[in-house]
Amino acid sequence: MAADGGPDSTGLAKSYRPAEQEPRINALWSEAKCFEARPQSSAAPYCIFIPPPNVTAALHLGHALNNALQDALSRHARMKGMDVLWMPGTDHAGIATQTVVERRLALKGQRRTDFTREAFVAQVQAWKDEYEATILGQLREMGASCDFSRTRFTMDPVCATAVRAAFHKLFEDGLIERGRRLVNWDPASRTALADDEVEMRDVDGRMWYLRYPLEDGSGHITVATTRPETMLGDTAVAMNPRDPLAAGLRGKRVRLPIVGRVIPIVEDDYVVMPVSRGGDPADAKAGVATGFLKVTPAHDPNDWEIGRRHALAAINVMGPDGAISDRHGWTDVSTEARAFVGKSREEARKAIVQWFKANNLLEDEKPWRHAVGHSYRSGVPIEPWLSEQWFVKVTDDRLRGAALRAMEPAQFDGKAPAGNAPGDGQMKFFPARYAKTFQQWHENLRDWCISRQLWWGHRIPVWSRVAQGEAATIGANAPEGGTMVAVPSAWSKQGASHRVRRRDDGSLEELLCLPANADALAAEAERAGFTQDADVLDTWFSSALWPLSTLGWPTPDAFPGMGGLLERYNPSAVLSTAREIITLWVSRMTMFNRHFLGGKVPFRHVFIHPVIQDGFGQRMSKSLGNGLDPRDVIHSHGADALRYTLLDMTTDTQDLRVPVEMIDPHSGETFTPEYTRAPSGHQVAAPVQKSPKHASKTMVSSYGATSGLATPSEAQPLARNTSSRFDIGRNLATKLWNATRFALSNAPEPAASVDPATRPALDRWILSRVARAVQRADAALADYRFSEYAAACYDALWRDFCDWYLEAAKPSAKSDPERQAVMLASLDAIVRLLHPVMPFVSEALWPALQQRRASSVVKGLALPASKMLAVAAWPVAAASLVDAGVEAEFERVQALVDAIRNVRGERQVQPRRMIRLGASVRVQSLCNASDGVIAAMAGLSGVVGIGEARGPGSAVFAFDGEECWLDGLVDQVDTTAERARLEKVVADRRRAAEGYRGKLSNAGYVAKAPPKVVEETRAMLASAEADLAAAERAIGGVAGHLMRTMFAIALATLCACAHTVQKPASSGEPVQTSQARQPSQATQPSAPQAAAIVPNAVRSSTPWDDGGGPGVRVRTEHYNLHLAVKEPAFRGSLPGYMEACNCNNAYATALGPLPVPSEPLDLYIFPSREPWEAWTRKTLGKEAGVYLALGRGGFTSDGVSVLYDIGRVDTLTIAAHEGWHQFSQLSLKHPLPTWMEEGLACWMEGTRQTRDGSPTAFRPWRNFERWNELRNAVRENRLIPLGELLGNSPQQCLEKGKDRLLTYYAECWALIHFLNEGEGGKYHDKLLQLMQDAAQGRIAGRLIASRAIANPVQRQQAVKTRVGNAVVLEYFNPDFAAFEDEYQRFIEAVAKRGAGDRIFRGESPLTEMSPVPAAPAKPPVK
RNA sequence: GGGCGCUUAGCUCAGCGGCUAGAGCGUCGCCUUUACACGGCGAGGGUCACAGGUUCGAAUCCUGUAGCGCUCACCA
Repeated sequence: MAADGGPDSTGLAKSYRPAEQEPRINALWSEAKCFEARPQSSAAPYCIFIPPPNVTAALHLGHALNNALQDALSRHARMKGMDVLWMPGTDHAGIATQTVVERRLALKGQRRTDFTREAFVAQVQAWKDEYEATILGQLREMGASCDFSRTRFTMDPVCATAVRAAFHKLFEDGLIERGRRLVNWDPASRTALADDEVEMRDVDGRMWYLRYPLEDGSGHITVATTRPETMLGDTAVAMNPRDPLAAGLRGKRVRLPIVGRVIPIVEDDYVVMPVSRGGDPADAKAGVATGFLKVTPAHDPNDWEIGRRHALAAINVMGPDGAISDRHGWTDVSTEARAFVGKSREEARKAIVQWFKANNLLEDEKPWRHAVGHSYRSGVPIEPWLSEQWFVKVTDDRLRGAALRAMEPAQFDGKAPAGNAPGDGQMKFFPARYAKTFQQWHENLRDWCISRQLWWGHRIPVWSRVAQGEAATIGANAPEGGTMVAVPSAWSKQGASHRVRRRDDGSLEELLCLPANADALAAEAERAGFTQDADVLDTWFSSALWPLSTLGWPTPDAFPGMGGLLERYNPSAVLSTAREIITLWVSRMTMFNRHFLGGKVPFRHVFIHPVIQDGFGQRMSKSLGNGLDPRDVIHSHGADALRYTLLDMTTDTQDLRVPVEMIDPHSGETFTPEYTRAPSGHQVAAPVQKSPKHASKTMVSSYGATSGLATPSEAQPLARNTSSRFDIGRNLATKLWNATRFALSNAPEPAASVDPATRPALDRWILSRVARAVQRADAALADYRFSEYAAACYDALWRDFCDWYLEAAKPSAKSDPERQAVMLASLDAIVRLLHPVMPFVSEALWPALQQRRASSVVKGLALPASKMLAVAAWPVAAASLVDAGVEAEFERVQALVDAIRNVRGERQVQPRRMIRLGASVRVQSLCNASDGVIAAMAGLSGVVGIGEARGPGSAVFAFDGEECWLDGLVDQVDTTAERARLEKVVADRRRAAEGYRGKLSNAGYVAKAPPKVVEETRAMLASAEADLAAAERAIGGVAGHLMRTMFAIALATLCACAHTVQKPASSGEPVQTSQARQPSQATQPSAPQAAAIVPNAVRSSTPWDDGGGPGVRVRTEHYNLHLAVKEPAFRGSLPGYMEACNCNNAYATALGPLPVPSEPLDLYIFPSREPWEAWTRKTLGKEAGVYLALGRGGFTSDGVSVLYDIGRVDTLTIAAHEGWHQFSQLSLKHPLPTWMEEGLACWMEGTRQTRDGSPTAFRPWRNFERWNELRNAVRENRLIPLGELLGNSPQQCLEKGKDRLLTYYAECWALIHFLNEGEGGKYHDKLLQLMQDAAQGRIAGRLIASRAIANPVQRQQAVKTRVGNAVVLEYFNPDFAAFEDEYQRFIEAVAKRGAGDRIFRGESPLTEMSPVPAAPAKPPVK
């Protein structure tokens, strides 16, 4: 065998190939005879009668669906230990089959009548044999577990016996009658049709207005008609008695043109009045009606009724071919009318219209669209034709009433008919709504015409002759109307029903209806001058007997092996059928079964399956070429895939769509064809399609071939249809195959016995899931929810067993025999569960699985050994296996794994990379309890405490309201991605929490909703809030780094500033251009100085520096940073920017060209995202980590403000501009943290002047003293190293700072520490929330940061446009008091420790910056 | 015209008073890890046709509108 296809150590090939297995397995089943019913067994019987497919053609996808469903039910029942009889068979389909055979003859130029009846029937028989074989073969291919040994055909001797017996009994019971009535006549097939064999089609016809002269010559009346040719048979004109004209015409008569017949004007409510005379304008008919209706009882069902009401004659003017004829009841043929005799319907119509025109009697003519009945076989318009036919009086209460009484009372619409007879109320519909259809159909029922003028079918078992002897005597008193009168005679003594009746022409007819097996009697009758009726029975007559005939009724003992079947298998369990069948077949089976079997219903349940349509919602049909051949699907996907997919689609909807695709014969590729519109208006695949692979090659679509628009050839072959819908089934079969292979290779020696109670949670979990799957499957099948059953199988196998159990058990299975036993037992149960829908693959795997696990027992899961899966027992799981506790626990495990995988996925961590989880004690214990499952599934190398040290690239996530982290995800730190991920989580959780809060804040909800629901909501809220808090803390962790970095920056900036301002400090003026050209080493802080500010910080040798702010390179504990504090006013490229600097800025020009960093940095800090974002992308080929902007909204600043503005999660802008005060007042209403205000103020003042060279209200050196202090602090090394502060409490920081250094810095750090880790966490959260809200547009942070928005009107507008309904004030107010309180407490706490009143007195330097100079208050530094 | 049903993610469909509206396929990203690429992990994607109403709460119930499908009836 090929390396990739051969069996491995498990003995199973590497992949499942349906074509290799299916025939083999079919043979296996067949040899074992495992689908044969066991009538002698003690098992409970379960029976399904297949709706016998017509032998007209091969099975289509609809059949495949129905049979897949029945097979699933049958196999399920069989595995549950029932004695199953799924009765297969085919239907002779009288007219349909005869028509196809006749059509074939027609191709050879032959007609039915060229043969004797026997010879023709033989030809049909040959066709039937061929298709019956095809159909049965298809059933086997699909894996249908029918009892093929009992296959029936509706015309075989057994069924024929039943037909004869049934007819005889109905005849005997007076439920069959013969009469001359108007029937649906197919002039092409020359047979009567039942109502349901007629299909209505809209036709563009014309409405002609014919004048009929009044007999007395006083004028004429006008009738409207679409069928002028029938006027030859008119026997009256009708008008509505309420017609204003009625009084004047009452009693008058009309002389019928052409014919000259004088006919009455009758009055009948049926007649629609024209709108002009009081007709209903809404009635379309009233719009065209004249108020006078020609009445032709012999050629219109409604006229027939009018005729009956008014005792009118019915004059039949046509023959069986639809041509005008004087030989079928028309006697008063005038000379003028003679000219029309012999003309076809169509010719006669033209001629008559022409005649009326010529005689000036055609008043008008209009186009008129209306529905016309057509024969569903020959397609020609149906002629309502008066003829003598056989009828079953289905309207008799013994039939119709019995059918209605069979309905389950609860499903009856209205008051259910009372009934206590056997079988009453025992039939139930699934889905329930079809009960209504069933019921309504019966309410409009008409007697059922059962005679067909065909040769193919059951010949009517009635012999007749002109009445003789005693029949004639008795018949002499027979009533008009054809009622049959019993004749006691020698014939009746021999079992015949002997009747006599008066025919319409008055003659007496003597009839003998012979029972089954009365050939001798028939011969005798024929010798006595009786002849058998030439007609055959409607196919449905024999179909209606299906549940009886297949079981040998009425004489099961007369047939070998059929004794006792009837009692055992009727009623059957369920009839599964299509919607269109419900009205006729279900009803007729019910009527007959109940009538012949003492009230027994034929089936307890009726399941109506959906109709499969193509992707456009059109019925699949041969002529549209949009059908799918089940054989093609079996070929491409396998029988199991076909079956599974069909079941999966079977929801309780009415229709389901299967988009049809095509297979390119050139490449084998599946593709969606080009569509076009057929003349009928249907969407069809264009006749010729281009190969998707080779544009030059073409193919013919099914539609192209059937419509004749394209002819397949070698160069342009016919393309097969397919649908990728079936992939799902194929994939599942493959999954099952591979899962089994894997399980077998991992379970070499399963323990002989396992008590689940002693097993770890993982094993108890899968057993619990399996037990639930069994329950779910059983419940679904019990209600015919096939899709639900399919889903139960899918979830059990794929989701639970493969995705979780196998993956989790991988590392341990081989060394744990008990686990192996559990694994194999679970799989065994799942394989059994799948068998009814995927019989082949499951059976194919069975021997290997059985061999390995047969002797192994898992307590509570009954899986008795069996040689063959088809007859193996359905799994039985003890209730004790269902363990809600272990499932809940495992759900937590799954949730944690999902959370970790989510991080891995988002961060694109390689699957192989093992990572470390840091978690709380609680989560750690979950991991430990999971028996290594979490580690295995999430790829963990270890689990440690949350407080353990971790690397810079770690990611934090929230689980169960707790914070966890993952370390070792990546080699390169990417804070941006991490923040982005966390922001998403936070947004999601916050949305959820807000939703719950909204609910709970609704008083009505809390008061009126069920307490349980409210409780659930509370729990959900708590959980969401906990997750939110954890995620936010996680962001805090990230933010903490940011904050630290920011402060490093702030410090470095200040440091740089101190240098920058050194000269101005001495001279009072900015440096001059000439001096600034060369970077002055003297202005650079020394490395030790920088290091003193930020541990490991190295100031760049060539600082980016300009008037907008200093640049500095800082290496911190985590980051390699380059800070460039730039003005957003410059929107050009970096060189351009430098150019601008060179031109405009004294400092910048002094520094020379701006160097592009030679090594990648982790953090670039810019004043605003653009244009720097673009710059970093261009220069560095990526978006550099964090854009932390220290800058202002605009250059012409005239004040200082600070505002967090996270334009994106990765951009933190600290904007400074004059809008702050207003913003502060408007929204924040709290003082800016002192450190920030001061720091920014210092920075601003130290760096921002001279940009435009113009003196502004801004006074550059206002805070010079402060800068001087800083500078001195740096110089004198009095600055506290941040490293020293890290890890210290705020108090400690302050302690240290009090004596040693500028309290300012201590305070900064203390605050940061407080914010990040101390009790100020909430405060921190508030700040973060503020940032995030701004980032997500919930507040107009960004907008407000600009000066223009300080204008209330514009701000409002901006708020509207940018943040929708968020209103800045309202948004913050609810919680802001707490915010302020927090801050206040902090201030106090720090103040108490004597950190110095200057810093905490709440005075803002901003006040000094108002346009009106005020004396700066500068308390001395302690 | 009567009856039944449908309209939810790009597609096919679940859900049918209360989880943040789900699945499969398709899409995007990562992964050929010793069961499975007919695979694994992750992501993105929805004003539940529209408009009213009932309800604490509506995709879900009611009414109406529009579109679609099936079915029965309709030969003035």
